[in-house]
Amino acid sequence: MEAVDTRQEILIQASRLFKRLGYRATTTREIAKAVNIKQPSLFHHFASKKAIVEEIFSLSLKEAAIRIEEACRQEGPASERLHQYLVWDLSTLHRMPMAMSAIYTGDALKSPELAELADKLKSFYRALEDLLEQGIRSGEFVDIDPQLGRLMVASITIAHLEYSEDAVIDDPDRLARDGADFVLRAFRRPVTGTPL
Amino acid sequence: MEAVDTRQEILIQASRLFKRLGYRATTTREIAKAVNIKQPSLFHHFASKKAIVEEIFSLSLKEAAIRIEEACRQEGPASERLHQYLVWDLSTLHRMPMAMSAIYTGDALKSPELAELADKLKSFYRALEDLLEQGIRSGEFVDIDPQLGRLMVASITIAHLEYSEDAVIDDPDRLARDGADFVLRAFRRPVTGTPL
DNA sequence: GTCTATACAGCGATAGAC
DNA sequence: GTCTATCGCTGTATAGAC
Repeated sequence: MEAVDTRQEILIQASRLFKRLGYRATTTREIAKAVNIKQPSLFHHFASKKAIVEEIFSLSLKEAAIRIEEACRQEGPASERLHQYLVWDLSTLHRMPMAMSAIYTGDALKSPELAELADKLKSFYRALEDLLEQGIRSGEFVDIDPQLGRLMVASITIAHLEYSEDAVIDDPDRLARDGADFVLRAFRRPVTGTPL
Repeated sequence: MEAVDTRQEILIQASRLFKRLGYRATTTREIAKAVNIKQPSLFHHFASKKAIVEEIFSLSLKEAAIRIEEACRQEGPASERLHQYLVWDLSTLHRMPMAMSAIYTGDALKSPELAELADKLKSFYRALEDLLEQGIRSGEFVDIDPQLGRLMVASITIAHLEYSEDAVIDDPDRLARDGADFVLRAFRRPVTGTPL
């Protein structure tokens, strides 16, 4: 098969390798081989290996950062806003051709040279913690450290991504709804009279 | 401060670097620097970089593999057996001096040279999926693909580990119980008459 | 836009003195 | 048990032909 768009193909193959091996451990030779070109040809499309991971990151987080901050500012129950956001986030990510979990799961964001990306993710996480705190204060959610809660949401999201990247998904919207339901069940304070 | 046991200190510092940078990306020079010795001195304590990660892995999984298989074979509700296992697992991991999340989170297990370790983890995961399936069949748990469920449990466990590795924990047992409760809420089928 | 050839920095691991 | 010195290899990136 012929790659109609070498640049796009580089992003797809690189993301899969970053997911499997980590960012620093993935070599430009391996990326080039997966794209079916020679290693120096990569540098015609991207200035550096770093530029590749920066573009993947931007694709996955740019719109998500706007949406999570909207969810923070809106009215209504925090649980519904969180659920709505998660459904959008998961169904969007399920449809992307790159292995998006590579960004959040791997070593890329911890590398000193990519500190700028890590800062952007941190402000995304701050908004998520804010939303969780709203739900805790209103009594909708169990009493949990928002920082731990944020780690939970992020890790469950990534687990869902990994699942959809490896399996064949016939209904990404249904999978997204199931994932959002799973998170909400875990966070919602049980309504029964008996505690625990 | 003097390292009373250089070998132990190598394991601790290496695990933290593996967590931050990934296995393949962490250099023996970085490990040595963190331990306050020179790089070639590492090879007096371990035959290779690979031998270091193998020992960390073994410490974290050897007993866990036995316990999860016991949990599979025991009698009683699957939800209680899963809860009991998770409390033991989390409280044990919270007390370990190494950054155990490094093993499950990073690139180490995907490296071809460490395929043997990956196989051991896979059989651990199979037991976990088995336990989840028992709970699904008995109606205790929501109807979820056991493979996805296993990914969820693993990722929530890792999120807990990451939290405890970065924060100061005064009550590891309480944190472990809260973590196990979180997982069980997510999996347990809601008992109320109204669905969702 | 892709190739061959190559520069040069950094890697894991070894040798041998102390 | 730790050191200095160094080997052989592999990494990113560049130069220049086609």
